[in-house]
Amino acid sequence: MTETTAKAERPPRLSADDWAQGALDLIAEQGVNAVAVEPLARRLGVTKGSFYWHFPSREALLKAALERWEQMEQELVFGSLEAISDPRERLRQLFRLVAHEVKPHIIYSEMLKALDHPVVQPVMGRVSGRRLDYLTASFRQAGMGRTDAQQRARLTYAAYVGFLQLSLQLQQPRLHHDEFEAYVDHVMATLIPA
Amino acid sequence: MTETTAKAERPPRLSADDWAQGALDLIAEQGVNAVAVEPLARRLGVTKGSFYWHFPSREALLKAALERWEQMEQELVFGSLEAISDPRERLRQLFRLVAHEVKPHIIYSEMLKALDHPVVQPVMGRVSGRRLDYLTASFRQAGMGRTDAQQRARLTYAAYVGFLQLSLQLQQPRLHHDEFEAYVDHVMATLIPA
DNA sequence: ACCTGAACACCGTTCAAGT
DNA sequence: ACCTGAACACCGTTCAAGT
Repeated sequence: MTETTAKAERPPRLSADDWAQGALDLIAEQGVNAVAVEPLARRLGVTKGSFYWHFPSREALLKAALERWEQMEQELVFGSLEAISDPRERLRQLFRLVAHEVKPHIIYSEMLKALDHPVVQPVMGRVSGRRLDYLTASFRQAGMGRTDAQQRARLTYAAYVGFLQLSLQLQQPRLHHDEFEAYVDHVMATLIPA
Repeated sequence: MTETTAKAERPPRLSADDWAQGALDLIAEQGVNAVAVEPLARRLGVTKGSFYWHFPSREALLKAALERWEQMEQELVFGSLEAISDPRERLRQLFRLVAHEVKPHIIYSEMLKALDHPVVQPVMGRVSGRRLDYLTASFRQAGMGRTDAQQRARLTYAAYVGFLQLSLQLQQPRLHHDEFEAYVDHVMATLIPA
């Protein structure tokens, strides 16, 4: 009677995806280095030995988790900005979106803090490369020459990454709301071509 | 006969400074996370047990090593730029110096990659805070208003940190010499007031 | 004053055995 | 197909004992 064809009261058996999502949750909460097999197993209610049925190593788990994130983040960029046709307006909208959405930056910030890890680096390289290309194309469409657009894209993306880094470094004197808005305006005025 | 008052043929006994310098060397060579008590002890030719006579923990060793670096790096900034009186010329010189000196960025880059570590964060906060203040003062002296100077300093330092980050992330398509020079020119033209 | 050597805890990894 | 439990290696930490 405990066994029906309907999948109802199975014991909590886990899939590789469950482990990957658990790792991603841990990254968002406590950073990349908090992803450890034994604590994660405890959290999921199994013993650490069972982990090795799903993944060959901790590195492989991290890789799966980060690639899961990479896919999600790529879908986000697709949907949100393609609607705006005017290139300079699209850039302004991009700056505002980046400035005011918090959640998408959490995992990215955690990865910034853990760039030491060999699994993190290539994922970041791919994501940042794509974003740089998108920025370069946008500056071109806004009327800049090829070289100028490339350099401006690099400077702009460096400003973005650097701002996140500074926020991580100087946790005390974080900008207050009005100062932050003024800073975003300053950045837009300085970096978006007239 | 083996014991003279002259300090000649002692066995290689170590001081706390020796351990701190060894840790700093390891950071420059292999990153913050490579600082481990047992490997460092092997490298220094002693057993790991002896480490705990000098430091209470691995964290304390890291702290000592990073504060050693912080002091050195502060002396560097002092000496190199105070001679130039024209503020805009001093800014240009600062950009060029930062762009062309390699060594001082090595430890800084390793710390960027390990910002996850609680010992790294406050050191980075102090160093970056000082540099931000210096930049703000320079932009003020170059004629900008208080708020503008602060924001421009933040943007400029973010561009610096972000450029280092990008170099760490995209290790493949590093800029070639001429491209890099052109990029530095672009950054100076965009960020230094006319 | 500085070091050794043995001990313990914690986590990554392996694997035979269970369901 | 997924999990347990015991084992081993590696590193952080402690400490009694050596010089």
